[in-house]
Amino acid sequence: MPELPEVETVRMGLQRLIVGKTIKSIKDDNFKSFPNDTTEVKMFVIGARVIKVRRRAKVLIIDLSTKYSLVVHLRMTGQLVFAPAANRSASTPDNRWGGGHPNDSLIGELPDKSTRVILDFADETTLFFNDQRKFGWMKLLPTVEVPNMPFMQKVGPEPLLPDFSFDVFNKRLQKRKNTTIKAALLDQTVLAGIGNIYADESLFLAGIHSSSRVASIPVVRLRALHKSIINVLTLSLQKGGSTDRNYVNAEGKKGSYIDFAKVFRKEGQPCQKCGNEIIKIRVAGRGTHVCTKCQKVYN
DNA sequence: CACTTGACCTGTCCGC
DNA sequence: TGCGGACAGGTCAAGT
Repeated sequence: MPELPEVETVRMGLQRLIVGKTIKSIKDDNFKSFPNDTTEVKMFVIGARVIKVRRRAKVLIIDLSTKYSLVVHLRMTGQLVFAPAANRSASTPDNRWGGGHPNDSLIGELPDKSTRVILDFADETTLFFNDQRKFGWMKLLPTVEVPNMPFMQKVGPEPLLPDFSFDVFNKRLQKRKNTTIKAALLDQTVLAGIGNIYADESLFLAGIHSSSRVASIPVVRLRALHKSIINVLTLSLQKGGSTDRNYVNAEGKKGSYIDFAKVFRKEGQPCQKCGNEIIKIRVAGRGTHVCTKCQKVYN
């Protein structure tokens, strides 16, 4: 599921691949994936040039020369995949998305049945917005309105920016003091960008059981958690994110962080630190992976 | 207000 | 082999 490192990886790819290109046409599936009015879309998207690709939390913002922005949330199964002109109808799957190891890619011929929106550029390249489960969305908004979206108004700080200090983190955490630490980390108003994978991984590294009540966790452990969040997200970003099921970057390629995960999807396997069996439980309504020996419950 | 649960979807996997 | 049901999880609405 695209979380901060995955969305940031997509952003970097798109920034490199589509900035400066002019949009020739747009096709959408007339579904909730792209609820905008057709006239508005034609007026502010067709003929527009891509100025910049930004990210806030798990949301991508594609700024256009018309002072409108395409705002995209991939939710669970969304993908933004760029297709070079020459490769669009190529027949060799291994190099269609830029070569590399065949297992690097999960993408076949596009568009496919998960394709929701197609952006055709003037140079014959294409950007596909795919979303198997239709939870994701793309919206067209005036660029100045983006910060006024309800989500943007309440979302918490970016954990990889230098101003994400322990004090900032802890102050927001303590507003959720009576819930589990896992629920608090998944709450986007506490901090931006953590989802199920990085919640489990950072709690393991900090030695805190996911079920622990926020208010009962010693400050020294919370400091460790603050550090482990930054470390985990930074490492994952270096590895191009995690491909658990169907995440791919802007070039259709998988990320490799999952190979470095300590607990996520490791149930039944021995903990790399202590050898104890990693178990899967349910916390905050989510599948949760813990080593009960390395992660202490504070209640 | 704090907190929890269910809904939104579809592909995959498991048991029968 | 086919089929029903559980499961996967980001966010929001509705519930306690």
